[in-house]
Amino acid sequence: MSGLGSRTLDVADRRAALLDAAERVFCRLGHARTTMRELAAEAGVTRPTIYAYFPSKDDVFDALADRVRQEFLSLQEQADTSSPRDTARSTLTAYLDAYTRHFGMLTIIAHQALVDPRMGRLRADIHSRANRRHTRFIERLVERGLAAPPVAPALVAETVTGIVMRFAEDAAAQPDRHAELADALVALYVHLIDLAP
Amino acid sequence: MSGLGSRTLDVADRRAALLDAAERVFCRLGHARTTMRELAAEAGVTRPTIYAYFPSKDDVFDALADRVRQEFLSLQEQADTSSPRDTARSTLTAYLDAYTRHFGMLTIIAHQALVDPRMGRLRADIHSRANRRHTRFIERLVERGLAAPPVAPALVAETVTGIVMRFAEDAAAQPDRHAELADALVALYVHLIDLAP
Amino acid sequence: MSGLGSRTLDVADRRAALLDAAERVFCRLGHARTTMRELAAEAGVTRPTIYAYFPSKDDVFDALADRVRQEFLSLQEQADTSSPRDTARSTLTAYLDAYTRHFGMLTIIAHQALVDPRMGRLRADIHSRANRRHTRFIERLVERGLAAPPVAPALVAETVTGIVMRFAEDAAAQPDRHAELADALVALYVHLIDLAP
Amino acid sequence: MSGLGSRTLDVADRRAALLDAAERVFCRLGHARTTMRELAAEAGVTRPTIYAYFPSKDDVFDALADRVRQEFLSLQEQADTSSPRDTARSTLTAYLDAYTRHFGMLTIIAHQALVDPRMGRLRADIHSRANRRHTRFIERLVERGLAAPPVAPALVAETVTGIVMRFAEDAAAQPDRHAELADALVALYVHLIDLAP
DNA sequence: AATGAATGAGGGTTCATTCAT
DNA sequence: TATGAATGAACCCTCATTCAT
Repeated sequence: MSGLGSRTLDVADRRAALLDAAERVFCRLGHARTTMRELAAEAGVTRPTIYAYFPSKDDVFDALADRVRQEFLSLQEQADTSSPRDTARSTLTAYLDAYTRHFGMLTIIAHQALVDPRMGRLRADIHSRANRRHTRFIERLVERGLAAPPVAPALVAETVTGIVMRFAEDAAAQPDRHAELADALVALYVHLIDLAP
Repeated sequence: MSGLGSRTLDVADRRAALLDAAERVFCRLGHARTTMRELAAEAGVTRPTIYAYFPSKDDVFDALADRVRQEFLSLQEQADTSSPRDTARSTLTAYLDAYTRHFGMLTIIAHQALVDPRMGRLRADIHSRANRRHTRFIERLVERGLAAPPVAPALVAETVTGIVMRFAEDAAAQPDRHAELADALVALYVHLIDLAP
Repeated sequence: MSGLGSRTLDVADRRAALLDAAERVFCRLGHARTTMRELAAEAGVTRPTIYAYFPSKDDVFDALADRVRQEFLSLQEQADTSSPRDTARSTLTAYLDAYTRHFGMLTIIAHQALVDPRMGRLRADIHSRANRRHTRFIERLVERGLAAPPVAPALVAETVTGIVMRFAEDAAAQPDRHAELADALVALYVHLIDLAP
Repeated sequence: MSGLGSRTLDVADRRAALLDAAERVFCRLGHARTTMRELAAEAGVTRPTIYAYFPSKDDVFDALADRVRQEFLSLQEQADTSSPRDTARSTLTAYLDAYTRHFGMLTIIAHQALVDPRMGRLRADIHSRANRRHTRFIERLVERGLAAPPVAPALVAETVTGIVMRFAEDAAAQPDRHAELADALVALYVHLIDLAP
């Protein structure tokens, strides 16, 4: 009746709608407490219907995890077209957004990494990609004499990820502080790498 | 046969041994996949024996979580007796150690926080305590004109927690990098708050 | 294969069939020894199927108890349309039938009453309803000068219930004596209340 | 320390004290919910101690059931030394007392009879003994022309048992009505067998 | 004689998954 | 394609019972 919505949705759209519902449930209940029954209820379909789109519960989660991977992957693509300060701001804000939006999924992925090596690799992948992006950016600034980080750029990059994640936790819990946190993030970053004015 | 070890262990010690085994299993399998069967096997006892020490699986986990809380709580107690630099080093190293040692548990706690408000509060508690400790330390340095952080000390303190957690993840996976990471941690911190030499 | 019978049974019928099977098992094994496994086997289904119809074992028993309540409740409805003697005969026979048919359940309900106040209330309810019915009947006879019970009608009514229960025990064990016992029951009753011929 | 009481109790007394405690627990919790733990707690001993006196939980219950049997058996012994009316009164009162005092145990025995033939036999035994006693008494009265029951003495005897049990239920729940019920019991009995004045 | 500690067996319940329709 | 109904596997937990002391 209601279900995945009108009959005008094609297969891909229904799959996406199913995943949206699934992400809500997974983030509300965690990985283990999420049941196919709840997934179906949230999506407005019956349980077997889900199996028409995904072979198993784990495959639903994998698809969800893959959506997260794609999104973080896309963050890497953006070019550094403007001033160092502006690039830093837009990049950091983008990461803060992404981490905030997917805070729940990342928490679950971290937990599943304890038991599922694939999730461990996904986690490492997300981190190392962000790492590489930040590292390269800092290295280029250093080459041009515009920055002087206190330790190796790779390590600085890692700390940036750490700060972003920490702030994302706050931003996820208190959405109204998002702007403030983004500003602080940039200020800290600039200070940290000793970015020339 | 062996059980919880020799018969010389008293009740408190057996409880502790049980918790040690439990922490290993929880961190290896995650929260949901940890079964009482596995817990018992790791501790070298049979399942019902565990119930002689803990009323339920959840109580085992709660006790584990409480151990973590206690340990982080004790980090707050240490006084600042030496130079700012040495105090910073010892404090940060202590936190890095704690986060590294309990990395698995913290991951699980974060996941359980999605569904169990008590775990959410524990998580917030650990963070805010560390936060307060760092904040107070920085504020005192600022008062004495020894530091000039780029943003409010409270926000700096939060980033420190973020960095520590990020480094702890690496240190947990690669124990040999622990010293290197501790050094980098201090350097970054000193640089971040603009600590006077 | 067979399951609850043919696929033509609708949900209500299957529920009823499940309850029939459950009553057989409960009366054969008593409350505690009745297992979901046995319940399922008797009904020709697997264990989880039962949970599709009832939330728990206790709910199965409650539903069973409720069926008993309904049946005893319906006994109260019958009007006194014929002669006192015939009314007495039909009423007593109906109660003897009901008590005989549900002898096992009543035994279990009495036992559960020790621990479950709801069963205690059910038991009292069944008794007091029968009590009221008998009491009213006798009182009307007394008013019309047709009966002269040796003690208060309410107490006589209680004894009638006692006799019926006692005879029901025999009738349950020896079905061939049912008619004989019904006759004796009426004779005793008539004698007891000194019913005018 | 406290346990079964002072050290002056000999084995038989301890056994009796254990049984007293056991009867309280069985009647409070029913047969299945009674655990050895609860039995031990009520008796003020530890679980294994019970096994020094009884081989198993079932043996505890059997011993309890046997005590009940003995008590009902002793009711049969009393001679009819006084007038029919007084004999009837004392006999019925004795049965009412016994049924009232052991109401819980009789309820449990009836329940266990569903699954344990020995309990079925015990129950039948108690009933048939009482039956025989009443039957013989009535038969003797009939022989002497002092009574004229409406049906066979054996059937009247059965109804007497039924009435007693029914009244015992009330007396167990409302001890203050005991005397009233005993009086009614005698009146009904006298009326029922048409006892000559 | 009595106990603290431990165990084997079994019960209720849940859940991902699969049919027949 | 979608569903109502059913299932096998597994989990948490409890309990009567037995050692070693």
